[in-house]
Amino acid sequence: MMDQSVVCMNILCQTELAAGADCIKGWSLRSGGFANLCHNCGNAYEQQKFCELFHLDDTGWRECTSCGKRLHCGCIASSAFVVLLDNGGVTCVSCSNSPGNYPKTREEKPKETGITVENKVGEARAACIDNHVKTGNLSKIDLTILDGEAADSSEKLLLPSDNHDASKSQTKPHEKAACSSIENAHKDVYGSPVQTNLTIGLNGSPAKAVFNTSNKAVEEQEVKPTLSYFPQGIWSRHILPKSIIPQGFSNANVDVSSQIRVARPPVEGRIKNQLLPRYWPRITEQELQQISGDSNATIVPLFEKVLSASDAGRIGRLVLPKACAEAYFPPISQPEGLPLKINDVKGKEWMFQFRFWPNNNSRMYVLEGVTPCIQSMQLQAGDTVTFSRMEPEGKLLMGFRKASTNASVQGSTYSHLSELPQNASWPANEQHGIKLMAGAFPPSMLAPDKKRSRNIGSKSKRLLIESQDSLELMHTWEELQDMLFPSPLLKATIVTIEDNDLEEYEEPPVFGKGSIFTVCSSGEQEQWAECDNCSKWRRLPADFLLPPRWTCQDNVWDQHRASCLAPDELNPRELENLLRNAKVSALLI
DNA sequence: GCTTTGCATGGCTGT
DNA sequence: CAGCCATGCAAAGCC
Repeated sequence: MMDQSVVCMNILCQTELAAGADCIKGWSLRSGGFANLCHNCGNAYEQQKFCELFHLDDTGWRECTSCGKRLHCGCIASSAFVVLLDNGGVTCVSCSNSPGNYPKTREEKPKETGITVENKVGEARAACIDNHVKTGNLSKIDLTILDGEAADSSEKLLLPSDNHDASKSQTKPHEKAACSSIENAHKDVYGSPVQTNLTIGLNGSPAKAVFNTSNKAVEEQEVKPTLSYFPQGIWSRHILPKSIIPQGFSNANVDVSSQIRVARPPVEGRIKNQLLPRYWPRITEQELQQISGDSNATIVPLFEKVLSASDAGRIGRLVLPKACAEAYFPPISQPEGLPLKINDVKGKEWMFQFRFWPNNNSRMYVLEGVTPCIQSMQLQAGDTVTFSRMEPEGKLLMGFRKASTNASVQGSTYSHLSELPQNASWPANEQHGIKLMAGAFPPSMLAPDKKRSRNIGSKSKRLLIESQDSLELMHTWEELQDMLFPSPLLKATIVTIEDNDLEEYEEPPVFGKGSIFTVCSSGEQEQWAECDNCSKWRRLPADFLLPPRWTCQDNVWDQHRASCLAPDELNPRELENLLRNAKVSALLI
């Protein structure tokens, strides 16, 4: 039985607790063996053991072996994103994320068998834990660190083991099973990074698409885009220097080292259920900068959620997606949960109660007490709240995006991926600066003003978009299929499959520029395209396939209008008719 | 009587 | 079909 005052290992809890006494939440502190369980967050801890194992000083602090920043034992013991080195050192995530700054220790050289990080692009990266833990103690501690659910099912087995043998630990069979499952989960998550990283995107690696000669994609052999998404929030970006990454996606290739130990709690639910795309953070670089302010902090976008009516209602409970809650918030074993400090973009600190309800042998996670925050942000159903984490402090940040912002269109630049169906794994076009035109994208995206969103009937209160928009979006997706075509810069390899000549390309398809087709008085079909420089509309042959970017200089069919200085062929009224007709046509389709 | 809390239900979505 | 999650509802608490 311990009698010294200790601090809960959870960085977001860190309640100071005395063995045998009640913690500040009024829950009695359970004591057993050499460890205690914080009933705030459910984390098992034992200060002395942690201090020994991680060479913490008496106050439970330790310096990052890379940058010298002070790391609290809570960081090391919980999901606070500290990388453990084979040589016994620890480093903060910001160091582990900084190319060239890792691995190294201040006092000693890293072991050859230690950690390697391959970082091809620099910002987004993933770390992977080697499931070979060399010491028994570390093995146990790692379980504490790694498994958020562990607090649920295997509190005792989380204890350091060297001062109490197996007989004393009284591990029950089901706990052993839990231990096994944890270890398996450990291997599943970190031993096989492919399983945990969803790779999406346009740039990059092995991509091969096959088209038939009419440029319609008839078969997709292997289109393996490489925008990366890390459900564990591992992908991060440094605000400074600024990078060009589209909303919600990293354009970085990510290589995963299998030789790094990361103090990050794997959660079985996260293994089984990848984070749904609708929760992928779509925060923009600008928003990230806004959040980070002038600080040199790294903002890790975690997830976001469109507020439901009940979320935004007066009841003050925000239902959290289970996978997100388990992946990014501190592990909780008691339904009471724990208080969670979250800062908003203005720097104001909010205290919510992060808890869960048992639900059909599962859990339903909620943030309670959100009403003041929701009201402060003037949010309502349909708006989006975003959750991020500031590194290296591990501070949680809460931002928001008004639905009106989501739906707005500035100019014709398609700069809001959030407009697209949330389950669509589509690359962010703005990465390439693509502008899409009236005929290519839904009229709703071109319309300057819109009614505010409402629920689509009673069946799907989850998607808060105009029913008209939903039709338009569907139409747009169909059109998008036709917009994909091989880059004009690439030469195709003709392959014959079952007497059909197919064009094979080594690169994935690109977006073609949208256009408007009209029929002139003579009955001849013609095409109108908007210049990407001057936004003037030019007449083109109907059979011309527009590249992603097209300007007046490319107008080889009309030398008089092959310059942006040339006046519009259409007067404002004709242009208005053209756009309106295009809108009507799109709706009819 | 109103609000808060905790649980249950069932629609919906992803596998 | 499993399970997430939006929401309804009853019980408890509070004014």
